[in-house]
Amino acid sequence: MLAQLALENTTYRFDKPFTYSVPQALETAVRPGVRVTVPFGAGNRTRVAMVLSTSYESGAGQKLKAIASVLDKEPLLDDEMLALIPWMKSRCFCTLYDAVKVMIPAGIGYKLVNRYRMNAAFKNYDREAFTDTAWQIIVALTAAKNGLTGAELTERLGIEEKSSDLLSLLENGTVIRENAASRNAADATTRMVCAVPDFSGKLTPKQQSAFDTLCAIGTVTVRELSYYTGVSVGIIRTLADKGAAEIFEVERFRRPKQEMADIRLPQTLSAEQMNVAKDILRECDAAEPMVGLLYGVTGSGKTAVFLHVIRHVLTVGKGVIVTVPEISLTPQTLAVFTAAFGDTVAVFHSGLSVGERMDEWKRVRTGRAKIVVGTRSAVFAPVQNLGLIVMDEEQESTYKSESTPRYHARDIAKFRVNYNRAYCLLCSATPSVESYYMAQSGKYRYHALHHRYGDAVVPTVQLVDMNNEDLYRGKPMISMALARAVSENIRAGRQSILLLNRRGYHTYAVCKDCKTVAACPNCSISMTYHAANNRLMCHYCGHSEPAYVRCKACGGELTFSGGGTQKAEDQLREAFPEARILRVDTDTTANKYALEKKLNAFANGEYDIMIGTQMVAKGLDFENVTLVGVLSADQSLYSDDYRSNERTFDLLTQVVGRAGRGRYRGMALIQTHVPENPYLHLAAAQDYESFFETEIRFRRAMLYPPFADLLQIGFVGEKEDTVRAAAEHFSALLAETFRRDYPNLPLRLLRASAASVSRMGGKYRYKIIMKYKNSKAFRDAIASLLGVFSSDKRFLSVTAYADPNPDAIL
DNA sequence: AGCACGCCGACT
DNA sequence: GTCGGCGTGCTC
Repeated sequence: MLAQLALENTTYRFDKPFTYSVPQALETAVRPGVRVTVPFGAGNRTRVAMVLSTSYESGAGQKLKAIASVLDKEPLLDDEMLALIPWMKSRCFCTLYDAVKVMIPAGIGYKLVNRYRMNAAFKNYDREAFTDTAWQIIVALTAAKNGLTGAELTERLGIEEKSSDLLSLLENGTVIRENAASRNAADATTRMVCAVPDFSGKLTPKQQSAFDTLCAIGTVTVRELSYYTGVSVGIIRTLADKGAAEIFEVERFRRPKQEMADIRLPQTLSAEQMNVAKDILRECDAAEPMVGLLYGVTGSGKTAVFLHVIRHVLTVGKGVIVTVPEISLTPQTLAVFTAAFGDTVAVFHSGLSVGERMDEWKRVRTGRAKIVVGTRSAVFAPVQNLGLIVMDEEQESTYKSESTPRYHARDIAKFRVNYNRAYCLLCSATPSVESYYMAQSGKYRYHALHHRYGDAVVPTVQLVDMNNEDLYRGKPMISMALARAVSENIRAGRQSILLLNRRGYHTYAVCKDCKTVAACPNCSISMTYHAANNRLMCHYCGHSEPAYVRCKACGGELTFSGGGTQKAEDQLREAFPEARILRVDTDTTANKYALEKKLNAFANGEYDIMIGTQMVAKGLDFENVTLVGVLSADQSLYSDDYRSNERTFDLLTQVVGRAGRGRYRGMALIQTHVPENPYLHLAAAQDYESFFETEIRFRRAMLYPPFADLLQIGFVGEKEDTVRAAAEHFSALLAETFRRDYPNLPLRLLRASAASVSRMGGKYRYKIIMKYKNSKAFRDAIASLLGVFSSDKRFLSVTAYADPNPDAIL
């Protein structure tokens, strides 16, 4: 019997299924989906691997090694997930095991630990024959009857596993190294720790390893991280002191049951909702896999519709996955589902401890839970007999993973829906241009809710021209109009939400007279001004030109704008000293519980104004909010990304939709320096269809998605020259390879250029962007080029990765 | 990424 | 004549 395996810790270059023979004694235990340990490489070091498939050929003729042990009693992955593994490798340019990792809960992981013990045959206790350190090791290991792990050696004697003394003892057979898989314990305490991802200071190797693990798992309890990484709690505290991590106290996550009381489920469906729900149900019942797009204006009650659909799918005995963007996975959201479906709901999110995650995963795998609610990675939930995947706010960028494996949850959902002949329902008030295009061209089923639920009316929206408007008491970021509206609202006892835009680092050039923004002649993307070299640069194609001061269209004077969001907040506080102001953003709310508390306080009327970044724009539902103000729409509009129009429209539509969800009519004010911009008017009018028509023309003309696929090749390294050289070399390699070997593949190669945040955490980043048509031939070509590149000795210090349809072009 | 194989310099 | 430097290539 033979087994094909995905090995852990391979690099992309030599990753592929490896074939091992299965010893007779393990033949019943080795099944697809279980993990095993195998000897690998010249040194036969033990590695964990996932069994992808088994076969009954004699391995004669091949020099195969044998599987050493089996780690799981039951398969962790079923045929569907096993089929998804190579699919992801080919599309996401990751290793097979990278795909495995994202499918199984972190806590179920084994890690391999080295254990050292004395050779039983060792007799030569001659102090003189050894160095001091070697002698220390001998003494310690002789005393410990079960030997010591590498971490224990380091802890007790300060001896690193790589120390030459230890290595020579191993070499001459005095000390024996064993390699065993040890299960990660999952016992929870209440002190949680999470990483500060963009931390860039110096860390010791131990701190670094703890930090890396932390970045990979998200949030864990302090004790678990300590166990997981073999690092003491003290080191984790140091990590927090250095600002690389945050430790916070958390009431243990309660299953949402307890909060059911104050949840009002959407009551009866309106006629419109009912019709849409019925149509979707009919499609769900078809035996064909399908994707549906549910478009519904803000406040139209999409949730009520998909709850209805879910209920139906459950009654026919099928399982359901509901994904929500990170920002809207609040206990409130969860409570809605628990209230509706009780114990059959399992929750997947980063606030769970490793143990809880594993428990929830098992509940799903065994079929005890039939619905999964969670963020991006919940699309991998081992739901049995999957019938429906609902993606709420499908346009959200959090559905795209920006670290390996770089998958988009929507693509995974489509794979699963095809495999299971199930239904995928994408929901949004502002669908992604790609999805809406698919719906228009008949590839997705289209469903629309045009009316707000109940009596609620779409708010009135007013654009405030910051060029002409009087400013409030000399505060350059607050117009008279906004100040007046806020004060009146406070006086009327109502609440306001103000949106600050955070992307301050991006500076663009805009003409004072005609309001034209300096854009790239090749890409029609606004260029970023770099003070360092006084040039305007396009981060798509690398085009760059000296910064000019006169507008190319009308000769007017250019101003350079952007930034200043901190100032905006200060001005607000000065402008409304009497108001009770709540600030909500990712910095001030490190964890979901703090956020929840704040939102509850706001809902209870303890504040007049809530100010915040994107977070305040999405998904919140407060009856008493009747005014929404956007301090400046401009940064988002002119961010250097082909999706900036879409993002702006989405953001503004969503935030405007926060106003007037209760009995009172809502109102929104959007401040801008470019009131002529068509996208602002479309957002103000909440006119998605017209927005789409405008945007799709731009996408078609410029060959952006959905008319082409984008692939980014990123390069990261310590030395800027080398990184740039690597990017340029790869770029040349690409051009040459495609000209020679694939002359028929459509491809537009844009020049290598520095990333817009070219220096992050002391590393330099460059990237190449390609517009192409996705195909197996193309992906294979890229994969082989990545292989060629990574074996180039000149660029050993540079890591290259491919990112399909990157969210932001950073 | 490891690890061995292999082919050149400075040591007993 | 041997120990050991790290360049090159493979990993079932």
